[in-house]
Amino acid sequence: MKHLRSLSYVAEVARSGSIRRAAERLNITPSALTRQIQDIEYELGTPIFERLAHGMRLNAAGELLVRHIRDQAADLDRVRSQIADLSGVRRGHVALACSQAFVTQMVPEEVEAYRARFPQVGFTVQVRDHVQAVAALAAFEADLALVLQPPPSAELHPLYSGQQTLCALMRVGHPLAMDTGPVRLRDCLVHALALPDRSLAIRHHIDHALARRGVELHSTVESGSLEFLRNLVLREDVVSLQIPIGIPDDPRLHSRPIDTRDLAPMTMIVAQLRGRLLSVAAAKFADQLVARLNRQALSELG
Amino acid sequence: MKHLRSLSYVAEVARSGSIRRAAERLNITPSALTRQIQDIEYELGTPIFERLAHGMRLNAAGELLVRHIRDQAADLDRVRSQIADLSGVRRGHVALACSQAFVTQMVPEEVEAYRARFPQVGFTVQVRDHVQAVAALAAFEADLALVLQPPPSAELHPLYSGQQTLCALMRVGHPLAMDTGPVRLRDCLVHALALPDRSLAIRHHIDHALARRGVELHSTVESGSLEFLRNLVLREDVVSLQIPIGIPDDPRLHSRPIDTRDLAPMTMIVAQLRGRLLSVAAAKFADQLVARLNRQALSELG
DNA sequence: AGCTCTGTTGCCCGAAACGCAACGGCCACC
DNA sequence: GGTGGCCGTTGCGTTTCGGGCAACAGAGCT
Repeated sequence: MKHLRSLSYVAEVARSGSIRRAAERLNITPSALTRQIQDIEYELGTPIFERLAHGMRLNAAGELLVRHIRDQAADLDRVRSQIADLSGVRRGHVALACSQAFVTQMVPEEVEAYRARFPQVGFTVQVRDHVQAVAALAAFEADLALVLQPPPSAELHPLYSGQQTLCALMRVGHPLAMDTGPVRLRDCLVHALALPDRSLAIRHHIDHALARRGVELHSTVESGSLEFLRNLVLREDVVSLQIPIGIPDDPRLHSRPIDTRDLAPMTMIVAQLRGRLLSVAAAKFADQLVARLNRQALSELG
Repeated sequence: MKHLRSLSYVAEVARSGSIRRAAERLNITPSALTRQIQDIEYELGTPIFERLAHGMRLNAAGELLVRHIRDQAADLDRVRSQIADLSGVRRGHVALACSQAFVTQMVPEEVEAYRARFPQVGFTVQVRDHVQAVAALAAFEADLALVLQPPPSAELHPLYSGQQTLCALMRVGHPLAMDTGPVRLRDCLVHALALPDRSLAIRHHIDHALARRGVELHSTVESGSLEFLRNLVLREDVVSLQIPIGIPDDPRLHSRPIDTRDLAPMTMIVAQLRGRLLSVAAAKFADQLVARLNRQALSELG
């Protein structure tokens, strides 16, 4: 909206750390930008930036102002979304930060289902680890986060919380694929392992559990890409560890849950930033997501 | 602030109910205003006003937008106030809606004390009954309300709540002024009464209590002005009923609490609008007010 | 010293906001 | 059933404001 053009300039200068870089991103000249900043500082009666040799940095007043600007912009989005909803067709945008494990099946399915109902709603899906996901929420870069093992944070407001039991993943034909029930971890460790690396929460969870009982882990292959690990599993008799919700339906793949005596289930949550009102589109998508997870948890019990 | 000029136009048209009246209040021409409204409606992709023969009225989308505009303006005030506070001197403004009983002594005292510490802070004090006070909060015309017998309202967020025992008020020399302890209501009813009229919560409280026990009330003088009643009490041997906090220190006046078996104490609260963040100035004034009331309640117990 | 990065300023232009005057519609009152 | 008053709206001229261009001043680095 037009009226917060000048305020968004402030936010961009704060982001970029310099007038010239911000001006470039905003497609205006540094001179125009400098004047806008000066006008606002004059109106407030106080500077909001420190002028350093290598750029601009927010001072305390600026921090307060920028926070207000971001809040304000997010709230306006929400209002526009509500207004659009009044006219019947839902428009809007949903920004989701999620762990890698969910982009294989769950998120695409849910986005597709949602967009089938509301084609006018756009999506931004970013893959982030659990720490980055919280940061994305706090920076208003994401409306919702869908992550494993959420870090304890007061800014996080859970909309759903559930358990995911880690599964041993192997190809059909692998010795472990003979059975379908739970498998003990020690039975996995005798095979070659293809594990997520330490950039993923799954690995931290595994390492933590093994460290407590002094078991040594020597993985044959490590990767930050779950998709790569699955593709490797299809080609060799290696065993990977992944969460069931991230394992695609593939007749060539077989998975068995790890006995919970060996590995505690991981926590999985849908969350938003505490204190923030979601747009209609984001709120309804969260509803859909939570409904699916509840339905799924129910069917797994039954 | 400049950037919400066009938005404040919308709010003013909503308030005034017509472009021409709003234009006059804003010191611009109707043509300029009409264009601004059209621009905003174009940006939103939907009208926000119904055009009636006798003016403009908000539609549903407009209601949402205007609420956002008011929220946003109030939040900006709060941020400006916080920023001003950073520089040491506190600036800002406090808008208070209070019952008539408090303008005699308490509010002027507190405003004076506050302004002695922070001369740059301005005040707006409006006298409102308990219903109007809540309305003033909801319309963002007041930051704080100080009222008796608050109506139950989900929008009201109490910052302090206490009891005020009604007092019989008479001049020194009046037969009832011989004693200082509690007085029974029936002892008052034998004298000529000068009571608040039904525009004041005190009267509703009295009527309610008397109706329950079938006592008939015949007041000699009624008035909507507590100050007038006090001046009358000074000139005649009449008895008035007022709350102690509203009775000025005057050696010619004598007051005795009504026995609580006859009249339950009235509730008195300091409140803000639920969900709203107060400016620094208003928050600190509320703190001061609450501190005084707590101190006072404590000393009355001791 | 010189080079490069920063923010800032003077001057000019184009777009956006505004004021003035006039137009067309609706309602009430005569 | 005119008719006056109030309403929102529009065409046009004027002013104001945002923006681009080029040049300048200061700080850090080589």
